[in-house]
Amino acid sequence: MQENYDCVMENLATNPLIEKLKLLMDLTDDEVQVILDLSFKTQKLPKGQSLIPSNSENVSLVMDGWACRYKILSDGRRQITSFILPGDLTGVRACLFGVSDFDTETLTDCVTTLIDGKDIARLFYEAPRLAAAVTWASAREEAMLTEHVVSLGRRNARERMAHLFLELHSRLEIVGFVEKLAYGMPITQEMIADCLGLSIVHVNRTLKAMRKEGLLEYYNGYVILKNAKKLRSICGYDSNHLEGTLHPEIADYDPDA
Amino acid sequence: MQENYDCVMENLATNPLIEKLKLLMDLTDDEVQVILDLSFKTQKLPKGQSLIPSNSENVSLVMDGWACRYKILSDGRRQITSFILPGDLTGVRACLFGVSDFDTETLTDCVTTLIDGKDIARLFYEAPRLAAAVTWASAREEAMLTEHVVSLGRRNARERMAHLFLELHSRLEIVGFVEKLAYGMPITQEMIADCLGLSIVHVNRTLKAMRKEGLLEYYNGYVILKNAKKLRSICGYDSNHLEGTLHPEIADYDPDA
DNA sequence: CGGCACGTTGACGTTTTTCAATAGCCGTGG
DNA sequence: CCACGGCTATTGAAAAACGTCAACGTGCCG
Repeated sequence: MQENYDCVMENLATNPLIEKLKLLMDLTDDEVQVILDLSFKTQKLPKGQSLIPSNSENVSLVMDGWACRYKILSDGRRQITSFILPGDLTGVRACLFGVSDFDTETLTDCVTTLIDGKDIARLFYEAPRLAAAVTWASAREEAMLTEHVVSLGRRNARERMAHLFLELHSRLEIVGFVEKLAYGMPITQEMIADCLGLSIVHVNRTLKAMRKEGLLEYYNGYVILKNAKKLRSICGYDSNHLEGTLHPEIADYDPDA
Repeated sequence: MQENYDCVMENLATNPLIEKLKLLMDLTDDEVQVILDLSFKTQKLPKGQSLIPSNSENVSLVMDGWACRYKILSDGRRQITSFILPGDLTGVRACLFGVSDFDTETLTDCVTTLIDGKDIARLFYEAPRLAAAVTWASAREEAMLTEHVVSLGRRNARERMAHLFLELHSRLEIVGFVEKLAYGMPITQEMIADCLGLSIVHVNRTLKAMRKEGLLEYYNGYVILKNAKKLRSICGYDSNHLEGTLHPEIADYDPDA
C-alpha cells in the first residue's frame, strides 16, 4: 500500500469527486486547476495514521476513505468531534492560525492530497474566490459542529443515532458515495460511541432496537436506511446545514460596480 | 432604552473593546477604520430580542452585553450552542453563504453594531487581511464549538460546568470584562442548563456542590473563581483553543516575493 | 490452533431527569 | 401600603437513561 498515487492526481481533473466539489463550491475549471496545481503530494495513508502530522503546516484534502478529528481527555476518554469524508478539507485552522487543538486519524486507508498552508494563505491575496471557498468549507464544518452540539446536548441515544446516519447519508450523497439509501460506513461501533458521546454497549443496544423496528440495517460496514422518513421524524433531521452557496457579491464580483 | 447609540460609535476608535480586538487580530489603525466605516448602525437591543433578524443579510458585532445562539427542537427542548460576548462577530455564515441554521437572542440588553453582509463579502476582494480576520473569527468559533462537543460528549456535569466557567473567564478576560477572577455572568441557571445539555435541577445541584467545595461563587449574576487551579484540573482546561494568530504569509504579505 | 478485535448480552450501578412542592424577589395594580 | 402573579432558585423523592463490569460468541489472520 505504499504505491505512488500521483496517478490519482493525474486525472484529478476528471475525477468524479473533484467534479462534485466543483459544482458544490461553484468553482470554474481554472479555479479547480489552481487547487490541483497547488497540491504537491497525493498519497495513500494506511488506516490508523494521523491525517496531518501535528506540527505540519499543510492542509489535507481527502479523496477517498474515512478519517476523524478527535480529542482525548487526560483519563483516556475520547470524543470524536467529526468524521472526515471524501471531499473534506482538513487543517485550515491549524495552518492559517497556527493552532491545532485536536488530532486526526484515518479510520480506513485513505487517499489524500496535501497543499502547503502557505499556498492556502496566499489565496487570500491571489484568488479571493478560492479564499472564500476555503472559508465556505470552514463554515460548513462549523454548521456540522453546531448540529453535533445539539445532538449531544439535547437528543437521546436513539435520536443521536438517527441524526448521525442521516447526516452521513447526506454528506456522502453530495460527493457521490451513496447508492440510493445505502452507503459504506467502515467504522466500528466504538467510533460511533466516541462520536455520539455514548458507551459502546449502549450504541450496540440502541442499534439493535432500531434494527428491530425496521429503521435501518447496519452490518459489515454497510448502512441501509430502511425507513428514512421515520428516521427523519425521530430526530427532526434537516440537511439545511450542509447547504449554502457563495454570496453573489463574492461569486460575481465586479470591481467597477 | 431606544436612544441613539451612534455616540458609542463616534469614539469607537478609542473604545477599549475595539482596542483589544485590534491587538487580538493584529489589525492596523487603518484596518480598524475600514471596519468602523462599514458599520452603518449601532443600536441598543433590549433583552430577549433576536440579535440578527432571520432573513437579514447583516453581520453583527457585539459591543456590550450577552447573547446566545441556539436551536429549538420540535418538542421544545432547547440547546444553546454558544454564548455571544462583547467582541464577537455573528452572522458571517448566514450572510456569506445564505444559510442560517440557528437563532440568536440577547440575554441582556446589548449594544451592537451592524455591518452589511455585502460589505463583508467585498472584503475578500478589497481587503484580504480583513477577510482573513473574518475567517479567523469564524475558525475561533469553530474551535469553541469543538470544545463544546467534547464537553457534552465526554464530560460529566461537574466537568462541563468547570469548563464553561473557565472558558467564559478566558474569553471575557481577552476583551477586558474581567476583574481578576471575577466576572459578571448575567444569565439564569436555565440558560446554563440549555448550554451544557443538562436539566435546570441538575445544574442547581452541581452548582451547590461546587460552591460547597470552595471551587467558585455564583450569585446575583456574578462569578468568582475561588479555586481556579482546581477547576482547571477538574476538566483539564486549556485556553489554547482561543489562541491563534494570522499566518505570516497573510499578515506580512509581500506581492513581490 | 491460538490470539485478537469486534459485536452481543445480562446484571447491576451511577448519573441525570422528571415531577412536585416551596421559597425569595420584584414589579404591577388595587 | 399590601396582595398577587410570574420568574428564578432550591430541595426531596422516584424514575429513566445510560454506563460499567463481565462473560461469551464470532470471524479473521498468522
